[in-house]
Amino acid sequence: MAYAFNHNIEGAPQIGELFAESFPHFDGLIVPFEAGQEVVGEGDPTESYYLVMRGMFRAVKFTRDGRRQVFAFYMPRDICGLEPDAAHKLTIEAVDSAAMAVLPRHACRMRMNDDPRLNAALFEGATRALTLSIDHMMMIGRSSAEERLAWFLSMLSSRSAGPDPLVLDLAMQRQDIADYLGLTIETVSRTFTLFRDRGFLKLPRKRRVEIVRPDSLARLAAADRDAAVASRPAADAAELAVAVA
Amino acid sequence: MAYAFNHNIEGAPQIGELFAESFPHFDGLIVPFEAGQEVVGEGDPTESYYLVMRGMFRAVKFTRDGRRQVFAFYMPRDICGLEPDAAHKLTIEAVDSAAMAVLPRHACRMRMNDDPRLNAALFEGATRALTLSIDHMMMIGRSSAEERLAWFLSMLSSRSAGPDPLVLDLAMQRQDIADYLGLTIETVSRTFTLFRDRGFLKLPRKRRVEIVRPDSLARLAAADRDAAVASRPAADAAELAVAVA
DNA sequence: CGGAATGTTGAGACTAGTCAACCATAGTGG
DNA sequence: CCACTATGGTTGACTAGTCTCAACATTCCG
Repeated sequence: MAYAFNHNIEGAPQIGELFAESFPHFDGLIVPFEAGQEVVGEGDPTESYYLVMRGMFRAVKFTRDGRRQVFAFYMPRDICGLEPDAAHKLTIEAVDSAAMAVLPRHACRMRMNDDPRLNAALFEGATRALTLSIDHMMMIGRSSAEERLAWFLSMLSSRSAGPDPLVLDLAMQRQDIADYLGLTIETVSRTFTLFRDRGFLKLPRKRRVEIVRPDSLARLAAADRDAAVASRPAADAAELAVAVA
Repeated sequence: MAYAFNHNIEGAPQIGELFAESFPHFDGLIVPFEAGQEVVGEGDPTESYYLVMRGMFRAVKFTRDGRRQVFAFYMPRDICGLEPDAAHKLTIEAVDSAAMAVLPRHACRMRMNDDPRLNAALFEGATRALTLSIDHMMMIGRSSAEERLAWFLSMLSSRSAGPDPLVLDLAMQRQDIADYLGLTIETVSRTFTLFRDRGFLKLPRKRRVEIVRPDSLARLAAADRDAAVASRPAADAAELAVAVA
């Protein structure tokens, strides 16, 4: 289950290093952002690609009548701003105190033609974002609230940079989670409470999640996915039964 | 509103021509498929990119317990199979009688390094698929059944290759539509009936849709989208209307 | 013509949404 | 140090929209 966007291919140089090689004053391109600050807004001209250096960003889309969908959360080494049209369709905002490398598109495209590694890295960024959105869409379209939150927490855990992947400090607030999962904050809140009451996790503080039974969450998260998994050895049918119980 | 995936950039050569230039025996790479036939399955090794030449394909993902999500419909000049991992996460199947050009990945990647136009075309394919999935996800996550079907029909109308974009012959069956929109076939069917009763469209046959009031559908379809449109200058609102008309 | 596949309609159940009240926490200023 | 307020989060009661299950209708095709 490839949750991670910033995939690490053995032997391949880090994407940050690639850009640093290609852009002599790379450090000068790094811009800090405050929590809530906008990097680009919907409708802005698409002038740059962005590489997350620190903290967390979100890509959101608003609607006339106030509905909101969070399309993705970006963490260090994720690339964003890969939109083909002249204007952005997504707004990118900092979730917490964070920093981005702002890479002028035109220069990037030129460098891509010269350096196959950079080309491959950007192409991989785009296609990986696409596969991430497959799971995201599957989840939004075909899963219950419980499955969605379990999937979300499993994903965060697997991408966690902290010392213990079972202890999560959520950078985003409930509204962001709800809009990422296609739910309301009330339903997210209720589902957190449900998980706590079942002993799946502890909530010492609002933004702190301690996962107690990662296996239970993982089963719930995978219940609606990974048909291919069924062909794997052993226990899957049994697991499924438990997941629903 | 960029529904079209196979966007036409003025002056740029068609993607098919680009590939024909790069692959001497391009015609030999074209493979026909029967309705329902699988091109690649989930878990298969990712060996090629695919360019739709004729007919329609769908990208689907199944789950253990039978749930199903249609991720995309592909029409002529769309590229698919752009997945970064070694194994496909999506199954690609022909919806009707159709044909694909099967382009070996390795050769493509080599050619991409030599020909910036081919590189740009493939990169554009990936990023455009990404932006399409933005609207798709927004729709699934935040829209009612009516809005979803209206959006779907508007999209089909704008991508229609037939003589009259207001007369649609649906290649896919109700189950495909339902799984694309994250609904059940019953809800899709009921919503079709609702639109017919309201006079939005006629249904002379099950698979034939004649759009009578494209504006009404477009309003429903856009209700949950394009917050920016409201504030952008004139021309865009007009474009919006035309896009669907 | 008969049968299978596909699509429609109806009744009732259930999940998640809505609206409203309440609680917790962190600042702020007297 | 303690109200006071603003923001974010939780809980409850009720509602609405979609799903489920079942019957029926239509279309397709041998």
